[in-house]
Amino acid sequence: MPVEKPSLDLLRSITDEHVLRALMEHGRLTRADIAARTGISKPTIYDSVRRLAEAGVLADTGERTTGRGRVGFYYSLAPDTGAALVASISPRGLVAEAVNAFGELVAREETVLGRSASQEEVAQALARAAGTLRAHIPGGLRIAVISAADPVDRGTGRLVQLPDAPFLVGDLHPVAILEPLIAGQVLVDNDVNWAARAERGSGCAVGIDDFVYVHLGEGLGCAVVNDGRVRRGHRGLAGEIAHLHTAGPDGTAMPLTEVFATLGLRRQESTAIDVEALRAVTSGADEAAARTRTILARAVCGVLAAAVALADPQLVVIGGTWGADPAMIETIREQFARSPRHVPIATALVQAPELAGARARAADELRSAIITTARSGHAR
Amino acid sequence: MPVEKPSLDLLRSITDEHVLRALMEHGRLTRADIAARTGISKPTIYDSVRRLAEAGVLADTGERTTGRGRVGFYYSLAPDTGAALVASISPRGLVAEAVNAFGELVAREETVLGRSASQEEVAQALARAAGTLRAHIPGGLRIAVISAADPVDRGTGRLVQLPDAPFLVGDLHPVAILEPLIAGQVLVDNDVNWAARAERGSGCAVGIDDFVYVHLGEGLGCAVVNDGRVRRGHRGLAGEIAHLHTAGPDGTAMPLTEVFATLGLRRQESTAIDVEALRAVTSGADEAAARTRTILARAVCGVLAAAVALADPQLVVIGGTWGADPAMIETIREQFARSPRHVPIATALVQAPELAGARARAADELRSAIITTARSGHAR
DNA sequence: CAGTTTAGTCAGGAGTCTTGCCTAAAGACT
DNA sequence: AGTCTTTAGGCAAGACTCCTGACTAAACTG
Repeated sequence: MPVEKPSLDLLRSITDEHVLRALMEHGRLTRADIAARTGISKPTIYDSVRRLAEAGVLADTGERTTGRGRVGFYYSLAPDTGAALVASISPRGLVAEAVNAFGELVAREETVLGRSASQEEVAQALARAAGTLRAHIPGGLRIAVISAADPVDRGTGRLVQLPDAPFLVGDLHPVAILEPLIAGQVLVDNDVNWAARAERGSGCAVGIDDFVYVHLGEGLGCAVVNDGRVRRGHRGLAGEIAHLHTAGPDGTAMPLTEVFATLGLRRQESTAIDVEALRAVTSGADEAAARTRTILARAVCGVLAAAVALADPQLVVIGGTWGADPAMIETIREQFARSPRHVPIATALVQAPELAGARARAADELRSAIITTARSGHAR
Repeated sequence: MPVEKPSLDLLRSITDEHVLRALMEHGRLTRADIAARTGISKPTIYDSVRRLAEAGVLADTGERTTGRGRVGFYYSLAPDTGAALVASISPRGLVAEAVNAFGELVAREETVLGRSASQEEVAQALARAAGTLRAHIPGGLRIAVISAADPVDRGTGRLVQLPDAPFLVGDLHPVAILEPLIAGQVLVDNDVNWAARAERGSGCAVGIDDFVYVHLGEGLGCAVVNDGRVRRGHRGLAGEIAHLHTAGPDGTAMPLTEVFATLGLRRQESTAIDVEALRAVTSGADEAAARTRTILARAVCGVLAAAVALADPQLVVIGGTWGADPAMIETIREQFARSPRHVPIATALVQAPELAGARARAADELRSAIITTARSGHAR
């Protein structure tokens, strides 16, 4: 049965949920405001607020209304409601943030990690950052949302290396690392997936339910958004396109990652793309650069064609250090326009999209956690 | 706000929903049974059943319990609750069925249509079948679920022809045709999508949330199931793989449908595959047949590799007149095993899967319709 | 034929939401 | 300065829903 059993308890918890959601959306409100906003009667809100305040979930902020009429008491979420940890792990380093239920940045910690940093060092940096943030936040860190620049196993949250694909961060198990520091859930996903969510939330794909986000940077990735959500697949490896067969420089089929190898654009001793080298050979107006751009654009279009056939997106978004380059995007557009089933191509807009996406989700999960706690909390 | 406003009405409608769901699942039950099954108290169920019976949604079946104890009254959905139309439209003809809220087949109508049948004839056959079934069903046809052997536009429900892809049924707009005959929703989807849902419901993919169903018959299609649901994409054209680039007979890349053209396996004056010819050249133990099987299997594997990269399925299901052939499946398995990211391949199990899938959905939608009506019905 | 079992039914009570009204207190108006 | 208006807070009564617990009716059991 998908629907809960009818009971007066259920009714009351629905009321409480409405009150909490109203406060999460608007920061501080008087009880009369909440009643007007939710459409629930004043006495009911009055009771609910009293319940939640007694349970310690809400608190009188001490502020009072000014203006005509009787003075109103402002209420808001209790200051010790805690925060969510948001972290992005990439070869550029570790960024850790604490976000509250309003989605506001409460604290931030940055750690630069060399490209040669060991897994051990990355793990320690993450644990240290989480510990530092936790100490700063009244209610502690209740949940965590992690973005990693590598494929993430959906079941375990562990970073996984796929054969021959770029592996930028290395073997890491954020769930295990954070387990002693975070009371609740630890959510891990690929940076490209977070970026896609960010573009859908406040970038170039707002309100678009079906699109594909292609990340072309040091790594190669793709997020498939279908019916408004990123679809991760069974193991969480949906969109790992490095091995997808596409058109190579001479027109024969080869895996996408091999195209870069053939062109000598992969970093030494690694399967990561050498972005500086790539930029060097593709920028400029000379014919050689244009030819290289075309070769790369054709390879990318092979991926786009497959994505269109299998996912039928309304839009293709391209991001990443070299993918979002105007000349590159333009070449991809030209090539893609020749495909019998092409769709518009947009450039990713959001700054630090992997963090933006993870932040939004963190606030969301934190809100759910607060509501769940409130529900079970005053059941006693 | 996703959650409904708290009110005593809401509570009551939840109770009614529980009662209805229990009866939909079990056909006939006494009020005491319903109470035990739902966990709701006897007096509450007693009230709810009275309400729903007065509204005409439920009825005393006239049957009584036998055995120890006081005689119980069996209740069930009212006999005039109506049915759902389920129809499958393919070059083989039209099958129309009426299904009740228990998922039982109530009536069936078959119309053979020649391959050369005009759209006009198909449309008339559909309207006639719907009319005939409607006259037989006490409560009429409340909703319709249609399976079509062509791509379906998700927004309009209209069949669409993609350039160069097989177009088996032809331009048809089932929603418009059925509009005067069906009070409620008319749901149209591709036969491959329905088949995938059927395999997930009661076939080889039970309980599997992420898989890909590849249909290899006269047409070429693919359904992508992600997080437990078929993902149709923006226009409903997700999985239209005829134009996906894959390996051709000589190893160069070409669209999947071209592979068949190259091998002379497409029907005259059409882009549909000539299944008889295909079977003729691929069956048998001789080396030529084995070679052709291998060529086709490689082409299919190109599609599978793309699907794995983009959708990360747990399983690949292969169905269709020639795809599900044991020798063919075996060859595909062998070829696919060479891919660095292969997944298990299963053979489709369900008979007439497009109908089975549509039937299940029809029963589901009919149930929802009944619950919605009951909710708004006695609000008066 | 008394005892057991079971569905149906009733009464009372607890809890939730709503309407309507009153009160308090601040600003606006005369 | 005094009265009016506006607005949040607070209270009482009433309608309604669900539940517990007990009772009744009617069948089978031994």
